[in-house]
Amino acid sequence: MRKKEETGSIIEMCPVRNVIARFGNKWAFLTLLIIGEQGIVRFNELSRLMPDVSSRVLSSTLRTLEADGLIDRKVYAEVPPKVEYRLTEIGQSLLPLIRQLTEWALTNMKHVMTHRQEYRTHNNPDKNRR
Amino acid sequence: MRKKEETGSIIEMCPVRNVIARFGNKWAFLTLLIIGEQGIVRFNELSRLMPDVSSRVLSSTLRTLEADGLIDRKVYAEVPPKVEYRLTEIGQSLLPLIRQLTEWALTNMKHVMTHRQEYRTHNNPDKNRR
DNA sequence: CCGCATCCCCAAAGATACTG
DNA sequence: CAGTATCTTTGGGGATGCGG
Repeated sequence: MRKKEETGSIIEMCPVRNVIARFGNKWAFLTLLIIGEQGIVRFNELSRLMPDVSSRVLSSTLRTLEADGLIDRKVYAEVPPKVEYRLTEIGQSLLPLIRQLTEWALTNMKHVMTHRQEYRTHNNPDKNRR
Repeated sequence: MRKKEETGSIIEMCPVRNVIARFGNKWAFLTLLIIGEQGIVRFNELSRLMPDVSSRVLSSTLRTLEADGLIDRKVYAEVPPKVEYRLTEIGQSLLPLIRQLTEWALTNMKHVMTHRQEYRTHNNPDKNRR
């Protein structure tokens, strides 16, 4: 993972790509962060904490994170049903990095927003509109 | 950004969400990382370093990063055309974090992959297949 | 009532071809 | 060389429904 060597591609030998790609998942980071903050969370609790994520997407995000071994899912055979989510050890180890990212965002957010705005106005807004 | 307070939602007051969402962009991190490693890169160089990204997607990723002020795009009025990409200062400030993420990935990748595999076999593969 | 699953839509990713 | 134009595919996201 140094420079371009051998094949000319950093990527193919780089399993990192897979993990990074996993966080291409729009809500993965935020989900991990929130579970990390809360310690133990239930599904609807999470859902309330992340209002702009539909339960369907939240569910699939959680499933992916569980599959990757980053979170633990504990189901209680009760009525009404109860499912708890918490970070695994490996998930915990990722938490500091996410926190740093969050801090970076807090620090640089304004600048990014401003720059984005300028960029919009300098270039044709019609082409760069969302 | 502590626990659930006031509104019950961490997010609405959390600009972090916006930045994170920006990196929901599948290739943003890797692109930043590679540009950071290389220092100054030209488009096709990047394209060669990231073979599984189409030029269309690469182009739009670069544009987004430029709009956010994370990379600088320098165009030379030459024939053949020449465009150079490099990190801005704010982009540089993000680089250490991405490197840490990369290291984390290198360390934990195998475990994640293994866990993912087990998860697949334990649950119905037909339902969890990509 | 909780934790999803199913249906459907749309934006973003991907492949391919083609220009200034 | 550095992209854009065009078309197809994938997956995020809302609405709704359903089993436990």
